[in-house]
Amino acid sequence: MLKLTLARVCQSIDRTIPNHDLTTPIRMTILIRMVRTRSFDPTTALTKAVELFSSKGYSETSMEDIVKATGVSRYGIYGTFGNKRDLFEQALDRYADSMGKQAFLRLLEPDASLDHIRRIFRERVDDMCCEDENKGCLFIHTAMELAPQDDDLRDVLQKFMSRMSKLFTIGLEAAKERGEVRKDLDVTAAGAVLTSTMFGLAVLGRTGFQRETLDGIVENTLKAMQ
Amino acid sequence: MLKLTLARVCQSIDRTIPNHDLTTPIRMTILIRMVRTRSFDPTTALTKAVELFSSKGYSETSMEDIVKATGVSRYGIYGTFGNKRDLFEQALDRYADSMGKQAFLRLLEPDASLDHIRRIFRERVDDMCCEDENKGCLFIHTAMELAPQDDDLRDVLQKFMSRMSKLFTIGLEAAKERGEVRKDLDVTAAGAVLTSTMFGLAVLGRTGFQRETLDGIVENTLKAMQ
DNA sequence: ATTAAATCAGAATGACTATTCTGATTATAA
DNA sequence: TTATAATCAGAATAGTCATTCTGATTTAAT
Repeated sequence: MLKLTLARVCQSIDRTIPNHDLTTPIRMTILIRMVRTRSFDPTTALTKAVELFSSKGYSETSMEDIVKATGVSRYGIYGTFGNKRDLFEQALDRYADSMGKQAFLRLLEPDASLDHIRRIFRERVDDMCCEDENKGCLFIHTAMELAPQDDDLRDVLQKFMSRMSKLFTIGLEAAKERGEVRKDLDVTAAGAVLTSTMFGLAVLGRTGFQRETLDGIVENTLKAMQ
Repeated sequence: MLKLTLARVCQSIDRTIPNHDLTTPIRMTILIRMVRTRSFDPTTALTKAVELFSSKGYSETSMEDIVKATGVSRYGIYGTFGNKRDLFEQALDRYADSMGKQAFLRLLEPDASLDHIRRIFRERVDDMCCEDENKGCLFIHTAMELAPQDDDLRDVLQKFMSRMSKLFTIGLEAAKERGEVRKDLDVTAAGAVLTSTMFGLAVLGRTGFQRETLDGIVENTLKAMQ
């Protein structure tokens, strides 16, 4: 991905025509040549950024933190990901993507059952409990810190959450066909309930409630659908 | 409330014994006399602070914001409430207190019913929907921004949430006696479920979901208990 | 080997923030 | 009325942060 910055263009002009005062027009031939490949892996750097943002949120995570954690220079971070807001958006995308792939997309499989849903919650609870490290949910950080001011991010977030509801609904529909859920359950409404529960759990986890408490909430929410 | 600051003591010394270099002991008579009453109302100032913190969270709310919104000088804010962290704690106390008085304590009344619970949720949804202004939940801001680092605030928050669960449980017990809730409902577990739902709703509201969506989640959560 | 641009570490910049300080103003007990 | 300390507006201070800039280093096509 070619990247020209004004600073670099000026640097080139300075080198080519020293002391140019920009009062006369310049004709330049721009030679583009691949010279050096990137020496760090943007994928692993983004993973680190996701971890940091998830744990501390947007404003408490400094670019300095990210530079230190990734081992990539400021120059590399800004050049690859843009500014902090842009980096955050990419981190959010990655977060949603990996969560979807790891967990939610399983609900699309034809043999999806209530146990699939249970397992998704269990994994998320593992990711959210603050017993040892301080983990957190990037969605909630986004909702609390950025969504009200940043229309684009809010739309992204809404889409993710709606998709989550829909996937829960599909999973519940499958569970209903297997007879694991009562016949008259409104699966659309129940999908939304599960989505809301997911975020409620994350808030409780962040407040230091133990895994057993969160598991109990999941179990009782699911039981109410049987 | 008498308040002596080191700065003010030095100021007094300077006035009494100018150019004192503090190498010789000082004997001072301190005369305490009520001279001027506070010219602003700490209660209304704290209310403003609660609004600001609820809407923008801790780190996005600057002391400057608070000075502007309250119309009280920096001196007054710091003198009355201490530093930002202290002010926040007092705001949190106030928030919890008013929420408890306005809503949750009704569940202790002997005629508490499912409709009481429904009404509490409705009021909270009103407070959380970001349709017009950007409102928010101070509990969640605390959980996300401060709880992992600040043990005291985390304990305060845990206590509030536990109390909320307990009050829901008491309300559900009463509703059960009235036959509004199924006999085999585990009211303790259900109290925790409702607490988690409360925070889930706040996150969805912050993400811009409409009131109807949130109301639907409440309705379906309650229906599952009937 | 040469060379030009990509990359790096870290300095520089500019903006913001919490908190303290200051000199002037104000309200009230004496 | 007078004296005094509380209060005020705003300056000063010290720290942090996002972002840009810089001079040196590194890389790979020529």
